[in-house]
Amino acid sequence: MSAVKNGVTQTSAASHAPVIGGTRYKEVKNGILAALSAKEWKGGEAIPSEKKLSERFGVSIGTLRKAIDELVADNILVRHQGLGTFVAQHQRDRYFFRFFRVVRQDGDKTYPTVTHMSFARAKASREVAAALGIEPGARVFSFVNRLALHGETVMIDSITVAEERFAGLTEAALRERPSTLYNFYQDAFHINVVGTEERLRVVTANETDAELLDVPQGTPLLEVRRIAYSYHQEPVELRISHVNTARYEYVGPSASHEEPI
Amino acid sequence: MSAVKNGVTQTSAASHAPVIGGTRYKEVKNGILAALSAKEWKGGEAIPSEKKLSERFGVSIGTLRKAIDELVADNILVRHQGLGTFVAQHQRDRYFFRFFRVVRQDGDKTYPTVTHMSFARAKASREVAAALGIEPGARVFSFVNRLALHGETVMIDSITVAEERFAGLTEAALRERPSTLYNFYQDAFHINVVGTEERLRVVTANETDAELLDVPQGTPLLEVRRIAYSYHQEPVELRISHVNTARYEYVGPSASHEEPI
DNA sequence: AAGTGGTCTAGACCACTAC
DNA sequence: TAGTGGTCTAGACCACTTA
Repeated sequence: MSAVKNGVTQTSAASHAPVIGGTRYKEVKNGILAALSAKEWKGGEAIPSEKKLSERFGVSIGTLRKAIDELVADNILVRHQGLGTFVAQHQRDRYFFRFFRVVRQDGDKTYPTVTHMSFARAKASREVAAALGIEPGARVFSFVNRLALHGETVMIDSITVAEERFAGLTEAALRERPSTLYNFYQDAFHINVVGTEERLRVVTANETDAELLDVPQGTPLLEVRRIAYSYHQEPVELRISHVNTARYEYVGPSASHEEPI
Repeated sequence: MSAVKNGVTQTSAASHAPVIGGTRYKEVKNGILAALSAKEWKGGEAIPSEKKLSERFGVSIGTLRKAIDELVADNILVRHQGLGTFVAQHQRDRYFFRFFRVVRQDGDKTYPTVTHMSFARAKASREVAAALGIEPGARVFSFVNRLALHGETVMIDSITVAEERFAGLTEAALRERPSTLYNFYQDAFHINVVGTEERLRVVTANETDAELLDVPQGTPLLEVRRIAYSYHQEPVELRISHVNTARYEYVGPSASHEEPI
């Protein structure tokens, strides 16, 4: 009896997977992403073992592993042999240089010294609203950081986030954060930055730039416009950086391990 | 008898894999990379079927597939269901925008119109030699392209390659190439560009820049210094681009699918 | 010793492409 | 119809971590 020779009829529905997708492992991947979005597991926490997850989603270990493989490739999960699989967490010594791409022209990488300059509530302009996926006029927080490398002021970051996603953010909390900004987003708001989009162009220093960077007004600077994304491409932060590249430079993409097209 | 309960003792040597690595699938991956470096299969050609390769390397299909999975993730191979697995080939409509990262500020992507400006043989400076991994004083070819987008001149590319890797390169062949430069490298020299490193900074237009880009001398420009790599991180091209970002901009990395650090 | 992820196997069925 | 890659299974053994 039982005509099933091997495994399961792949075309049958996966009753345990909460989110549908073309294939079983995609369903599992989406299911895990959904659980992450629902904050079932937070930054740095371990997710259930492969055995348990394979039972939860009703798939074999191999299929479950393929789903996790992709989430690890996306830097959303981290595996530690013998320990478990964890929600990737931003740390000073981990992931930092994937998002901080300014180095000295001789190649020397160092952590920036951040000075908080200002903090304000404001209403989103049309441009800011489009970048953050919110309504024009919606409330946002804007703050400015000055970054120094090797003791030299190198760049100014102007950062904007939506108030609805960062409810209760205060200048004091920002000033007193113990680690990186993206780590702070995780710990205080359970917002996980997993990707960015950046566009670069040349601009000239305005009055504020000139003062903060200690360069003459009109000095050419590198402008980096970044949108940071959480799961499912949800935009969570707009950041405009002005970089003095007299002795520093920006490290571009490596064009391998890069998305197709 | 035969105490082997399941599969093979993983620790035993893989006698068929020509290159050793920590695990079987890494050995297979290195073996395929070695065959590619030896030009056993050229750009655009199909490699043997998974069945044949698994027999050649003495591993199961699953292990063979894991090796190929990584090579596909590295954009070195391309799979086509029902057809086979192929050596990735640079084409106008494929891979082009992974290496060409300048777009109009409204986001519009278009193919550049390339004008060949000059061609020369020269000796490698210390800096060029270091970038290309050759001896200072070794012979190199240098050529300059002017690129226009939407009918407007936007950037100047100064390209240098080692004569020992591009023996017989002529200005005529360059001018008459039918497709992209990296496709030309593949077809004419069997050199496969699979990755790049880029550093960006702001410069001001020198006399040549000003003339070719039709901007005043001293205009701030974006400088992109790229080293292009073939298999095994072999540097094969140095390219210095000067970009007028008045109406265009540079698309940075996306910081997902990116190598760790 | 128990539990976790890491590697590997052997084979089934599906989807697609070419002839 | 034959051949290819794509998905999935069920389970073994290895390596690592914690206790």
